[in-house]
Amino acid sequence: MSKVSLKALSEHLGLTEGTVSRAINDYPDISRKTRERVKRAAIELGYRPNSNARRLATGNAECVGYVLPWRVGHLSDPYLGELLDGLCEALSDRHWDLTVAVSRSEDDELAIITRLAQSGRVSGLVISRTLTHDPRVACIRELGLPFVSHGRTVEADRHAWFDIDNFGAFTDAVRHLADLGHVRIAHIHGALDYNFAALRHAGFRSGMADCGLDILKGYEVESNMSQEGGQQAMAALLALPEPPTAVVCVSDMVALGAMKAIRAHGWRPGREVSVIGYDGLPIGEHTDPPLTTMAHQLHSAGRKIGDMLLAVIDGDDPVNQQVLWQADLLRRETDQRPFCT
Amino acid sequence: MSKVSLKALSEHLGLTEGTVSRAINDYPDISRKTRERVKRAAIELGYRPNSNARRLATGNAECVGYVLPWRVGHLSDPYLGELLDGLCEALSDRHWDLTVAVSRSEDDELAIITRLAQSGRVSGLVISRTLTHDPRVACIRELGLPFVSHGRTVEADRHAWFDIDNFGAFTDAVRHLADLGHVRIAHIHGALDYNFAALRHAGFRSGMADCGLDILKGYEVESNMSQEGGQQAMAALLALPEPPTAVVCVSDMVALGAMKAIRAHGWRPGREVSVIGYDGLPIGEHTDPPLTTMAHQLHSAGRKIGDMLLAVIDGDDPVNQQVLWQADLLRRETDQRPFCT
DNA sequence: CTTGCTTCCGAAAGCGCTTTCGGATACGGT
DNA sequence: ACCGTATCCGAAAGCGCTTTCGGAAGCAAG
Repeated sequence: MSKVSLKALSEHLGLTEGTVSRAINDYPDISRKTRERVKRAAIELGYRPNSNARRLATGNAECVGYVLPWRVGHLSDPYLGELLDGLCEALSDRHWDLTVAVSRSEDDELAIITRLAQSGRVSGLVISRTLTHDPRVACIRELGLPFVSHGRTVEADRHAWFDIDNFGAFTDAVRHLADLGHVRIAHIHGALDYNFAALRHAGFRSGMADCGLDILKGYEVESNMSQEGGQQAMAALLALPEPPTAVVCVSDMVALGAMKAIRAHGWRPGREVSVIGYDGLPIGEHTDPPLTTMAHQLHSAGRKIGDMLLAVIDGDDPVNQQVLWQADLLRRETDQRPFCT
Repeated sequence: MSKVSLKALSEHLGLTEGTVSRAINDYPDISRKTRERVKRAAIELGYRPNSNARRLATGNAECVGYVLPWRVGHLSDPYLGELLDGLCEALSDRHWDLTVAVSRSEDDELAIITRLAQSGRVSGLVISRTLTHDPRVACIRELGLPFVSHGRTVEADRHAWFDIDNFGAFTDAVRHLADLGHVRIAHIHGALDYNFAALRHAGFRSGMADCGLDILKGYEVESNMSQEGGQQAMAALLALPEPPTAVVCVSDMVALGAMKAIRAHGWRPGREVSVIGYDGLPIGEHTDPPLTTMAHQLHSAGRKIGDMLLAVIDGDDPVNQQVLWQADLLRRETDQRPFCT
């Protein structure tokens, strides 16, 4: 493509390749004058350093990888775009690349990570949807690769991570419901090996205890992270002899499913059953009625994660790169006082 | 990372680096015996060729780029994940990478594309959401880079593209509505510089004409590709002295917004106003009522696009790589006979 | 035993950049 | 005039792989 190599440029300038290279990379041993001359010529001739050559010479991939979480229910939700956007934004400051990969299974995922690392294609990694005991972190650490996990793990004190205060978000949600007067509050949770699901679940329980509320039998039901899951879980809740008057859901998508089940039951979300989701997806704004949710900033999260990863790659101690953000209650219309029949 | 280089491996085997390299890459001038011996040793020692060195030597980036469309309303919809998944699937067969980039403006997008190409970081590109007159295709062609566009352009006969038959989908939608008995059919369309929006719009008009239906004044309204847009557009339609009894929307997201406006109006989608969307997003299955839509396979599309791009990179004439798939009517519940007051 | 082919591998020259090292020039101070 | 010290650039050795070329065996045919 680019026909202007370092060689061409240096010949044009009557300098050595080495000198030109150092000029462009701001080495201090190049005089101000020639540095400027070189840079001017570089943009004039449209010189673009060959990334692969550069990467080989420096041993720096100038690229980070993002391996998509592979479990069901992730691809269709609007999760991804915002996060990627934020990540790219952080990387683009340095003109680094982001390569994404998808895996089909856990083993596949580890294999992909290993290959990416060992072939020198990435100099850092971010992983999402961590499990409490996540085999990926051991794998990546063993590879000696910088990484930050989007979500904590059981060994969170030893690596870089970004997370939302899932626990706090769900105690807040419960408290809000309790303040509204709800007593029979249920929880639709995700698979508990997911760290975020476990924390939200724990937050729910803690919130109930704090408010002096009992968790009734059958009021905790598991769902996969999809609308179908939420719908089925809610159906189970509604089939109880004494259905809840409020339900907090592990995610907005699950909450949407729950709302559907409520309507199918002939009830209305926010009337017979209040619903609180989690994520703050824009889609929830346009449901009927609009979904109350615990919102967090996905785009900013991506940006932050990118910056953190770059810091770790630059040699910062991963332990310094651990940030916990809060989710905020976004009241729309599915949180109401208990309905009096 | 990987401490086993070609050098180490070759020394271990008592062969030259060149020989080992050729053995691994299946050159015919290596005896079956040594080839197998080499390969066995390679996996035993855990040899991983350094990608950057390889890319430099071959001049092949073994990587394709996907530059996210940057206009509003794209990041929050579930569009992305499926497509990326399909793309990665196609690439992973060869262990190629996918790098994604986002841009902030049209100029930025061209700059990113140029940089990606000229620095040798990608050996092919896919672009989405083409405009009818899309500056990107001129740019990429000038760079001499293989690419396939997800969506046609005015010069579609000269490059590789993948597209859904937008025109046909919308004539079908209109015909379906007409068959149900609708006469006052409106269209919420996207910005018409988008090729897909223009084609859907043309398909709408053609369908109306075919069915002998007139397009009433104010029955074509533009919206941006978001729920807000759809909501506003539908509000405008409902404010008409004689509102439509059916509306076809440029996308599911827009349709969701339209449905919200209909409910806000005190009406019910599928009763006073039938609604047909486009995309077949899973989310539409769980709205109230579930959204009828023209569905297409996003994941398969990604896979196909990836395969096509690889073919072009392999030297196939781009003109051979042009495929048009159909969208299918997916009846859920927002398409009904006209409501009799 | 020569000639003429194959078959298979070693040697070496890159790919386009970075980075260390050393030396040439210029400058100030004595 | 001499030495020490900056300042700036050239030279060259890589980075880890690929690929062309040529030649040493080995074998069949004459």
